[in-house]
Amino acid sequence: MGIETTPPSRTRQPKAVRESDILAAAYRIFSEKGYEKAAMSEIAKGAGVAEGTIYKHFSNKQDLLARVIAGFYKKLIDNTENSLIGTKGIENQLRAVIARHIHTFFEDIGLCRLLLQEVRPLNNYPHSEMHQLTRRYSEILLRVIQEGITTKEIRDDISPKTIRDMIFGCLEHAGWNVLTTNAPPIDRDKLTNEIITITLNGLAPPATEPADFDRNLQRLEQLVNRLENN
Amino acid sequence: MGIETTPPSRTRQPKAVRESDILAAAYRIFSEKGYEKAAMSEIAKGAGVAEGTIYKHFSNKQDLLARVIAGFYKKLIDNTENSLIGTKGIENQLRAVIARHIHTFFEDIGLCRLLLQEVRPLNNYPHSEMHQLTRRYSEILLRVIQEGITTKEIRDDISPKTIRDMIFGCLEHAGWNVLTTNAPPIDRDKLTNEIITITLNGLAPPATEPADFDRNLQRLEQLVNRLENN
Amino acid sequence: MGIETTPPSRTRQPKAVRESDILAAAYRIFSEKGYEKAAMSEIAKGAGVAEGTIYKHFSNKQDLLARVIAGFYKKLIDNTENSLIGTKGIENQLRAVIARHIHTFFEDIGLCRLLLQEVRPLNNYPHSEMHQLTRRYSEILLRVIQEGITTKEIRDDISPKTIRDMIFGCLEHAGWNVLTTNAPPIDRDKLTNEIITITLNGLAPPATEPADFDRNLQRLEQLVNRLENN
Amino acid sequence: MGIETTPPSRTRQPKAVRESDILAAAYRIFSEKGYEKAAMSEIAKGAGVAEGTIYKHFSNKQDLLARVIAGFYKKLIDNTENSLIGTKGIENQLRAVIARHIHTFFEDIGLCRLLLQEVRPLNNYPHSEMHQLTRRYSEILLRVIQEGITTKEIRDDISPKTIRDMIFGCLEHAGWNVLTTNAPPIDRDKLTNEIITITLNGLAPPATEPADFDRNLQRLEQLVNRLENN
DNA sequence: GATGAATGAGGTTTCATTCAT
DNA sequence: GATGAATGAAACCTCATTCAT
Repeated sequence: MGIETTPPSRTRQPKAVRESDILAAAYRIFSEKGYEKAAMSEIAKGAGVAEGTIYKHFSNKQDLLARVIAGFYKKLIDNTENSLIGTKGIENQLRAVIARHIHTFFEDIGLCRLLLQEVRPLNNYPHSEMHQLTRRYSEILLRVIQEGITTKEIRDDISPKTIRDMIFGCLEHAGWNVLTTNAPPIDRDKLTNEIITITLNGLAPPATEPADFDRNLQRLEQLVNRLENN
Repeated sequence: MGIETTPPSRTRQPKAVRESDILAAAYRIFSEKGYEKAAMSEIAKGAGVAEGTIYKHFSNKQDLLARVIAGFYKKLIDNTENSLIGTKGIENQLRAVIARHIHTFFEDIGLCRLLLQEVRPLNNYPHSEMHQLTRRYSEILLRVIQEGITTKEIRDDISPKTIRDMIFGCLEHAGWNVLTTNAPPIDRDKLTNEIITITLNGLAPPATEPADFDRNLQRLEQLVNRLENN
Repeated sequence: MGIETTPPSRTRQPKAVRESDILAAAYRIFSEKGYEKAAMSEIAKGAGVAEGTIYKHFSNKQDLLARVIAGFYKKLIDNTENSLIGTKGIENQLRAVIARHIHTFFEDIGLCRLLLQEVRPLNNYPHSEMHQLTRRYSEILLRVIQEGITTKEIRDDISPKTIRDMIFGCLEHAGWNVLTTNAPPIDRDKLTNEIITITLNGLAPPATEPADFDRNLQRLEQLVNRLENN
Repeated sequence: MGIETTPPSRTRQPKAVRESDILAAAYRIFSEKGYEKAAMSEIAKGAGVAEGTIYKHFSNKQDLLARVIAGFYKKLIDNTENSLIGTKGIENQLRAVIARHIHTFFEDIGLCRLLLQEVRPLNNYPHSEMHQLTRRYSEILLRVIQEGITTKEIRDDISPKTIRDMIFGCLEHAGWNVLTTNAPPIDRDKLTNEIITITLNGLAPPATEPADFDRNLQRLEQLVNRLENN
């Protein structure tokens, strides 16, 4: 264990390389252990770097955490926005956002835990960037919802924020269950469909199938017309 | 100099009293500071007890945390189950569970944070009791949902767990927003109503305009009347 | 080296004993190395105590230093004030203060260095006690001087503070020379006498040559004798 | 992105220029922070030079300190010796030395603190040059004093070193008071005069005016002569 | 049973110095 | 000659846990 791929000492790397080595190691250790239990010494070892070196690139442990998470968020935001390009219709758009979120969550479970555990409590701190990123991500879904309201695909008597909380909250919760129980891995497509169904149609059983109802109604209308024309 | 007139009390309390003093102090300190930053010494002082005494009652810090949370969960479960006694109909039952959850969350914000931060990550550990309690709480809502399916108040093509995740997840997410941003305090009734509306009816605007249906129905009635008059 | 007089571990000592052990070790290490270069770990080892134990008694390194120095000052003040009890006349009083100062300085050279190096620069800090002690010591000499002015033993056209600075300053400077050069050890009595002579009489050579005066007086006597014999 | 148009200057300066840049920065940082808390990196930045470059010119941190202080001493010695050129009479010479000392002290308070704090304790180290400079400065005053003894302006029964210690010591002490308390700034002329008065005339109130005594004595002599001539 | 003094490993961070570039 | 990235030892301090009293 602890294979040193590069000669261990005193190689001068370009700044970007070193930094991403450290970020990668920090990402891994933070994900595994959480913020408090992650030791800078371990991160250093993981990055194949002396402890002091970390402090040449990041001003302290919190800064390192912030940078790790910022990187994660940027990727998530980019991916989600890309998924939405050219996607039309509320259902397709929701599907895009949800699918991307699920994908990321299970790709980066550890980091998501970190986000929930450490970053939010940190929010008193110079969170300018952190907070902005959280908001930017959250606003992607809000925008989709608001557009849906404008196009009348979504009713307008529900606060968009509640809708957003419901979707993201469900995903988070479902994610946690997988994280913490040894439940069977999620069927991502099924989850996505169910969320969309609930969100758009609700749980009340389609009393009479609207389709049938409409067809019957049409037949009735035709009947009425024929009778009237008599 | 510095004569201590009484050797520092050493009152021997019944075991239960001591333990609940400690639990109360631990609950408070954990809530305020989080697990890692809460010091056993501070908890001891808060309980009016020597540091060593804690270890007579709890095997270590994690055990103390587990017991604190177990107490919280028990209260939550009891309260929720009581709220459901005599409550009929899916909507009323959902309302009861949601209202109780919101109430507890904002009563015990600190502890909820603890739950999200510390307990879930702990889950590798001897969580037998912890996990059982989580499940027991979660199953209350599951039972309500399943009963709704049985009574056909809820459609049967959606996994009850997704429904549960959606409701709890939404509440958690909304709660976090309050915790971490300085958003305005939640309007609890509004939130409850919106969740129930989305959950039961969905976001899609009611498919057929009742106005049309009514008009057609009126025409139908007039037609039948005319035929009968013939 | 490093004789452990008491069994090294886990003996429970009365609070005062432990504290004075630590103070003694701190006194020694601080004296030898100065504040910055003294390591808490070394002090701990010197006191036969774990590092953490120090922090049960002293809140941090600066506090420990302050307590060491306060102890030193208290002893110095007590001794000096005792030396003055029953001492009459400006010369005797100066001699008492100076002798006591010299004695202390050479008994506690290391600590005096500490005083000069570390405490004074620290003076921004919660120096309430430290500063009060410095002032209290300094005021002993000031009081002697002012009394001398009242009794007209000392001229009143010189600021008492300058006189004080001159005496203490000289002692400090002389002390430093011994500390830092390998000059021969000071003849304490000679130094005391010289300071008193300069202070009281100044350096200007006695204006009239006593020899001349005496000769003239003898001639006067002989003359008178001769006249009388006439 | 982030193209650096010019590789970071790397101007090759004549050796003397580089060195004096570094010395100037070191002088400033050392004065402000003291030896231990001054960081080589900060000095490097202050000098507009890479950290490594300092080590091309100075073998290590202590050497750099020594060179800074040597520069200061040289200036002080030169200035003081210049002040003495053409100055006649013990009082004027003392005044020159004292005034120059006071001036320097308050011009370079930070560095004087450094001297007292760091250099003297360093004395185990290769102090050859440092020590010689201290001695050379100190000997200026010693020479003035010895000349005063030769010209009988100063009594010969007091060790010149004690006199020197008294003068420099007083100045140091007075300086410290200003540094460490928030005493009002010193009236330099008054201080100078008081030191000279004490030093030359002492504190004993001028009992009988020697002038009167001498006049009386002369009258006596004239009387005796007249009698003898009879 | 209760105490709290004592432990000591481990945490983050700093910084003089080196050496590949 | 100059650079500055990299080092790694060492600093102060915290705190869960133990155990003599």
